[in-house]
Amino acid sequence: MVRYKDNEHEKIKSETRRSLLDAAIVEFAREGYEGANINRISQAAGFAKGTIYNYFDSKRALMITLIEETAGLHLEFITEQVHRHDDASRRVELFFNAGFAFASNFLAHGLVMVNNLYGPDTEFKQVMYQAYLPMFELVGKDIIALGISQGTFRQVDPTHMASMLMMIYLGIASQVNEEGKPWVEADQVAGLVLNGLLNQPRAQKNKSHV
Amino acid sequence: MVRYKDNEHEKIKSETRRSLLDAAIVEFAREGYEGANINRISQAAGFAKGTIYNYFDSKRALMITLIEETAGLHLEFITEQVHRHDDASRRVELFFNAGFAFASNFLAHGLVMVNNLYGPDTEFKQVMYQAYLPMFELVGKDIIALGISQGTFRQVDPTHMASMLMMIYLGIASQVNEEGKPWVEADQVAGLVLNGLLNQPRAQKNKSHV
Amino acid sequence: MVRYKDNEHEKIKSETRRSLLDAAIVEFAREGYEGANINRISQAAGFAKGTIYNYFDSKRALMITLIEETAGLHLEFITEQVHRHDDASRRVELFFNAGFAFASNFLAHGLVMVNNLYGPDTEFKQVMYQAYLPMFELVGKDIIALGISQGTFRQVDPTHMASMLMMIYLGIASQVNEEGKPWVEADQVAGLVLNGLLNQPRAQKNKSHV
Amino acid sequence: MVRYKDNEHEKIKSETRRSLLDAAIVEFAREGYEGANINRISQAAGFAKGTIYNYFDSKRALMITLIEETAGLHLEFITEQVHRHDDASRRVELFFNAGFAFASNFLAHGLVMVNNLYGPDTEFKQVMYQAYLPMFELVGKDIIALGISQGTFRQVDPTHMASMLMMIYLGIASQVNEEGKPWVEADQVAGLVLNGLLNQPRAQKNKSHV
DNA sequence: TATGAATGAGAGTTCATTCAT
DNA sequence: AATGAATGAACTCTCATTCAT
Repeated sequence: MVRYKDNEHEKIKSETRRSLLDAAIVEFAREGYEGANINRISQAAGFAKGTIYNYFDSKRALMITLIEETAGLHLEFITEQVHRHDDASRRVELFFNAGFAFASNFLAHGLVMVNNLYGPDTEFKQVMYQAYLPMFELVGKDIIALGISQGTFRQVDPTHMASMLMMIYLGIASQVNEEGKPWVEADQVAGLVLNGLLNQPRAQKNKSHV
Repeated sequence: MVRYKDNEHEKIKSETRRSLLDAAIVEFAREGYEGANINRISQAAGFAKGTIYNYFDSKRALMITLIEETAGLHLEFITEQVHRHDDASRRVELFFNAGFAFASNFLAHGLVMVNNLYGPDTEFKQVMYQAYLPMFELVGKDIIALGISQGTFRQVDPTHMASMLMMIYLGIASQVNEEGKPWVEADQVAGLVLNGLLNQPRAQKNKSHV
Repeated sequence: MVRYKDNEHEKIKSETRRSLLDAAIVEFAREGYEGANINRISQAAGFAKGTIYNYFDSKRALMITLIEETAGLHLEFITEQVHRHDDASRRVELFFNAGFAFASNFLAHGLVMVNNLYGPDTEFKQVMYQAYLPMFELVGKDIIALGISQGTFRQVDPTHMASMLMMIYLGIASQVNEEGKPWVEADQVAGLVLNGLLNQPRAQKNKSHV
Repeated sequence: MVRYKDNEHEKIKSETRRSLLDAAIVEFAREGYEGANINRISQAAGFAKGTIYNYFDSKRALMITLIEETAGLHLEFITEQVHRHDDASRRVELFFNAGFAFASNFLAHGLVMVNNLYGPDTEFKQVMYQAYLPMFELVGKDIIALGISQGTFRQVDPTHMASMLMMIYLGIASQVNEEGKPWVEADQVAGLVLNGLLNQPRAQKNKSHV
C-alpha cells in the first residue's frame, strides 16, 4: 500500500471545498434552504453535480458547516472591532457599526443566518444558538458587564441585556436592502440603546433626525 | 338551483375556506412555506386534497391570502389597544404590549409573518410590506408624530423612527419560545425605547434588572 | 365534510394496485430487487412514474407485499392439491407435482421468491421465512407426521424432514429454464425422496431413467 | 526500468490482485452484486478506489473472475476428497461431506455462488454453468456411472442424476446459518439420496431422527 | 503502479396540481 | 362543491468509472 498523498491533493481539495462553500452561501441566501438546489451549487462552483458529495455528506451537513463557519467569521469580525476601545459606551457603538458592516460586507452570510434564525427548521436554530453563544458572551461580558463595572451603565442583568442587544441588532441588521444597506443607521440604533443603558443619558444630538 | 339555497352555499363555502386557512397557518408555521404540504393542510381541515383548489389558485396564493389576512388582524389588534390612551408615551408601552400579546395569542400567525419577513421569497416580502404599511403609518403618526406634537418626544423623523420601532418589535417579538413567551418583556423593551425617545428620560426604575 | 367515496373509487384503486403488483413481479423477476426500476414498473402497468407511490410506501414495501401475497398464493395452491388424497406417500408426490406446477405457472413469482431466499437481503429473508411458515407446517404435519402415524414412513423428526423436503423442493423447483420447465421431473424427485422415507422402499420402476 | 525489478513488480501486482479478490468476495457475499461497492472493496483491501481498475476492467469482470476462481477451488476441494475412496456409495457420502465442508469453510464464496445461481443476472448464471461443468462431470462419471458399473446403483441416467444431486447439494448447502452450519447434516442427505440410488437399500439406521 | 478528485447517469421519492366523477 | 386517482417535474443522493498526477 503506497501513499502518494501530497500537498497537491490537499490544496486542490481545500480550494474545491472553498468554491463549493462560496457557491452554497450564495444559493442558500437567494433561495433559502429548501429552495436551494444542490446541483446548482456544484455547478455554480464550476463542478459537476456529484462533486459536492465528495465534500459534504448531505445538504443539511452543508448548511450546518456554513452556519458554523459564518458564526466564527462573524464573531472574529465583531470582536476585533469591539476590542479597539476600552470604553463600554464606545464599544456599544462599535458593536452596532461592526455588525452592520458585517451585514453589508457579507450580505449572503447575513441573509442565511437570519433565514435560519427565523425559519422553521429547529435543528438549524439549535446549531445557530450554539454557534453564536460566544457572541452572546462577548456582548454580555465585554460590553454590558464592563459598562456596569465602569459605572457608566445602569445596573442591568448582563445576560438579559445581551439577549436584547443581540436581538435588536439581528432584527435590524438583517433587514437590509439589496445593496446591503440597512434601513436605519448603526449610530442611530446605538444612540437609542445607549440612552436606555447609560446612567446619565447623553445630551441629545441630531435633533432633527432620530 | 333555487335561490334560497344560495345563502347556505355561501356559508358552507366560507366555512370551508375558514377551515382551510386555519389549517394552513398551522402547517406553514410548523413547516415553513416550502416544507408545507398542501395535502396535509386539506386533511387537517377535514377535506380531501383537491378541495383546497376550489378556494385558492395555488399554494402561493394561499400564502398571500394568509399574509394579507394576518396583517389585517394584526393591525386591528394593535390599533384597538394603542388607541385606548391619548398619551404618546403610554401608547409606546401599549404598542409593545399589544404586539407581544399578539405574538403569544396568534403564535402560528406570528411565526409565518416572521418567516416571510426574514425568508428568501421576495414576492412574499413585497406582499408583507404592502400589507403592513398601515401599521407603519399607525406608529409613525399616532405614536411618534403625536409624541413630538405633544412635546414629550424629541424631534425625530417619524417615518424613520417608526421603521426602527417596528423592527425592534418584530425582531424581539418573533423570538418566542414554544408557548409564545418572548425572551424579554414588552415593558423592558418599551422602557428602553422610551428612554431613547423622551425629551426627559424617566427616572430609572428596576435598577437591578434591565 | 361530505364523502363521495363510492364503489367506483374502490374498484379503480384495486384494479390499479393489481396492475402494479403484476408489473412489479415481472420486473423483480427479470432484474432482481436492486436492478428493478420503480418507474419502469409504474409505466409497464400503464401509469406515470409517481403513481406507484399512491399504493406502496417504498420499493421495499412493494417487495414485502409481493412476498406475502405470493406466499399466500403458493400455500393455497399447494394445500389444495396435497389435500386431494389422504395417503401420505401420495401426498409427497402431490406436493412435488404441485410445487413444480406452481413454479411453471407462476414463473415470475417463483423467481422472485428464490431470489429473496438465496439473496443477500436479510430483511426479505426474514419476511420469507415468516410468510412460508404455514407451508413448513403443512409439510411437517399433513405429510410427514401423517405418514409416520399411518405407519408407512420411518420414524423421522417431522420438523427436520419438513425442512429437508422444502429445501429440496425449492432448490430444484427454482432452477427452471425460461419456459418454466425444471431440469428434473417432479415424479423423479418424489420417487427419490419416498425411497428415503418409506419403511418398505417401493419396487424400483423406470429402471432406465432415474 | 531494469529487468530485475520485473519479478518484484509481478509479485506486488499479484499480491494486490489477491487482496482485492479477497475483499471483493466478502463484499459481494454481504451486499450482493448490485449492493456491493467498488470503493469499499478497494478500501478493505487497503487501496484507493482507483486501484481496482488496474486489475479488473469493471465490476462485472471482477465478479466473473471470482466465479471462475471459486468454481476451480470448489472443484479441487471436492475432487480431492471424493477420490479418497473407490466405492461409489462411499463417494456419495464424501461428496456431500466435502460440499458441506466447503460451504462452511468458504462461507463467502458459497454465498456468492448461490446468489449468482439463483439471482437474476443471466450472464453470471451462464458463467456459473460453464465454470461448474467439470463438477457435473465429476458427479456423473466418478460417482453415478461408477456406482452403476460397480453394480451397487440402479440403472439411472448418470447425467440426469448428476443434475439432481448437484441441485440437492446446492439447495441445501447454500442455506447455512451465519456460522456456516447447514440446517441438515451432510450424512442425512447422503443417506436419503443413497436410499434412492442403491439397488439394495440399506437397513434403516437412526430411526428416531431423519 | 497507485491515487483520489471529478464525473454524470440514474435511482427512489415527493408533492403541487389537474380533472373526471 | 368535494373527491382522490393520476400526473410528471424536480429533487437529493449514490457510485462505477475515468484520468491526470
